[in-house]
Amino acid sequence: MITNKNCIIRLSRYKNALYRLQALGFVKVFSDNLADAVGGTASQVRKDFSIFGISGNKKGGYQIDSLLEKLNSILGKDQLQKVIVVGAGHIGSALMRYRGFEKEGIKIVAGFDIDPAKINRSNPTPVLPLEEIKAFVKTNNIRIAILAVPDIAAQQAADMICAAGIKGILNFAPLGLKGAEGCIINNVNVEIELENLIYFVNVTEKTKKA
Amino acid sequence: MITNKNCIIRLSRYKNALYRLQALGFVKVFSDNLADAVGGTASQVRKDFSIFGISGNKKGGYQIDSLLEKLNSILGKDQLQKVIVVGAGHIGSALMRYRGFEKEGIKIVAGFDIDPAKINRSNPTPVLPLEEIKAFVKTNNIRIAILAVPDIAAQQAADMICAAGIKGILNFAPLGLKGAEGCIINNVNVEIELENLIYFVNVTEKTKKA
DNA sequence: ATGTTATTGTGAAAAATGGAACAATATGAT
DNA sequence: ATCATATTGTTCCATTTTTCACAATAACAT
Ligand SMILES: NC(=O)c1ccc[n+]([C@@H]2O[C@H](COP(=O)([O-])OP(=O)(O)OC[C@H]3O[C@@H](n4cnc5c(N)ncnc54)[C@H](O)[C@@H]3O)[C@@H](O)[C@H]2O)c1
Ligand SMILES: NC(=O)c1ccc[n+]([C@@H]2O[C@H](COP(=O)([O-])OP(=O)(O)OC[C@H]3O[C@@H](n4cnc5c(N)ncnc54)[C@H](O)[C@@H]3O)[C@@H](O)[C@H]2O)c1
Repeated sequence: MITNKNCIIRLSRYKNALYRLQALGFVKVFSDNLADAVGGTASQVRKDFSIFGISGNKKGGYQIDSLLEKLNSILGKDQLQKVIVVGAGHIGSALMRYRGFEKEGIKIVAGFDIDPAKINRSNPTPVLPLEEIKAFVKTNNIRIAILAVPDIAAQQAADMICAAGIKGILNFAPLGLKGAEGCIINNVNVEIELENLIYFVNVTEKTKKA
Repeated sequence: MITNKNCIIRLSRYKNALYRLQALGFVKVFSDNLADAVGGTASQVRKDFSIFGISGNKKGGYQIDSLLEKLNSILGKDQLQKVIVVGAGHIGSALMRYRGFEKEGIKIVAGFDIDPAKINRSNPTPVLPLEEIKAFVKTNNIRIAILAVPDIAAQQAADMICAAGIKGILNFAPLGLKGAEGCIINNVNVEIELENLIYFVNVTEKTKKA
């Protein structure tokens, strides 16, 4: 089984680049075009494809549409992915209003919040009370949740979400959460990303001076 | 030079865990405490420290306050980091209102937008017209920018930011940008993070069934 | 038809990363 | 004072990831 997160991220990048190339009228692509597009090497593109049994044509490169089909299938994009948001505050509601997920076949179908003032059943994306989450997840067969509650509530909310049957959490709170057995947690940690960027800017600055 | 992004991210995690431990009244810590706290191995904690010449005491572990000092210095947290936001839309203004950066010594000092309607000089964090960005960056010695403009404008905005003298960009647009020489670009790509999560949820589900 | 060329697919080499093991040693117990 | 113990720092080893290199071969040119 493939456990290499970076490899899967590269597949997503290839897919995105392919859509752009397709929009530009291209119908086939070579490994080094893709490498350029995503900032990698041609070898790695071919190796990545080879891992998943994707093959192209000697001297002919890859047919973009069939390649996209295969990547989309690997990435689970052959069906609409329904996602919920837990915590309808600043970040949560920005995400619920964001239209960019649609083109990716991802749909935020509801938000949940502990604060009665945030409840709104008539929104395009309704915001529902926490108590309904378990039933909603079951009825609508939801597997993925975005967690956007205050830091202090994050672990507790994660436990609750896991108990409701969610299988994957994208966590925006800047702390590590323990997921229940069988629930995967990925983190989007803007603080750490900034810190990281600052570090690398600092070191390149220092080494340039030296 | 250290080029391992994961290693630096771990340093950030150690630092965050140390603050939590400190708040709980601990004054020293062992490598395996930290390993537990961030979900790694004790070996790796010690190795990470060793890379940066951080040493503890045989049988005595590490003094939390001095350890924090060293980590903070490595991570550039011994001085306030001033950051600007380019694109004061949904994400951009959520970030500008977000108070979580302060405790990390990161301050968003201004936003910039192309839309005159977004300009507001009397905000706690002012939003200024694009034309002023170059002068602002120079005067205030800004090195880091968060990029939150629409996808279509992202590359152009990145070029402009680089030209203005910015050294590091945290890009929220879901596409790869080419940075000018001497400007580092890191990406926060929520779509790809979700896709990734969906992939891993799918494969673990499949392998469990088999 | 034949030869030339461009590009893939992959096996082998290299580099990077992570983990285990253990000698060195400071601390605390007897 | 001596010993036992716990923990670091670092070396060595295993694994993972990336890159290299090239044989295989499909497309194209002559
Ligand atoms: N706002 C940002 O720009 C930003 C940036 C980076 C990280 N974050 C992180 O994202 C998280 C959310 O930040 P925010 O600014 O949106 O906060 P917020 O306070 O605006 O929103 C949090 C929402 O969660 C709800 N909530 C609280 N406890 C809950 C629970 N147990 N279950 C369900 N809902 C609950 C609150 O009612 C509120 O609506 C925080 O962890 C924050 O650190 C935010
Ligand atoms: N909103 C979300 O939840 C979300 C989630 C993931 C990714 N993103 C990405 O973040 C980026 C911003 O999204 P958003 O929802 O905040 O968009 P938005 O349309 O709300 O805001 C974009 C802002 O950028 C300004 N702008 C446009 N061109 C500019 C330029 N050249 N220079 C400076 N400012 C300019 C616009 O005036 C607007 O205020 C997009 O790339 C989007 O794909 C957003």
